[in-house]
Amino acid sequence: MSEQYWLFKSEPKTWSWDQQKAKGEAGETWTGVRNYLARNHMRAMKIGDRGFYYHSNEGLEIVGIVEVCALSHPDPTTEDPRWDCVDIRAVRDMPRPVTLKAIKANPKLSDMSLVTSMRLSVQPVKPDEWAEVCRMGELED
DNA sequence: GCCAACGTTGGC
DNA sequence: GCCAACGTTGGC
Repeated sequence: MSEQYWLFKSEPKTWSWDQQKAKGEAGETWTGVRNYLARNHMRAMKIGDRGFYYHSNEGLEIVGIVEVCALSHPDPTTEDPRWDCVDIRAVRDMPRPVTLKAIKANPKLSDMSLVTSMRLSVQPVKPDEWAEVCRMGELED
């Protein structure tokens, strides 16, 4: 399996995990990304790809798992044709949120984008990183 | 609230 | 096409 994993960042003040969960199965369009690398990651996503949901600025922890439920399409919040977005829906809570601090303290995760490319809002996650973070979050997969 | 990092913009 | 200026992000 060459399943790809991702990480989505959001400031809870702007769009929190609770708001995301409230959207249920319908999910939410992940608008507002204005960064080419992040956009390219979204273009590479497939339906059913899973990702971590990370709270930046406040919380600073991975709080849940999401799943891609619509392929990349033009971002409705801008006229600029360069920007695309996907839709994601909440799948489940992280039983025990994994903090940035814990991630930084784990040598196995020292290459994670969250550590090396802190400001990138949509990031790829390697399968072994995914497994490790799930383990830390006490998430049985 | 500060400030460092870094991506984007725009003048040349 | 370069690069300086600027704006934004995000940890602390």
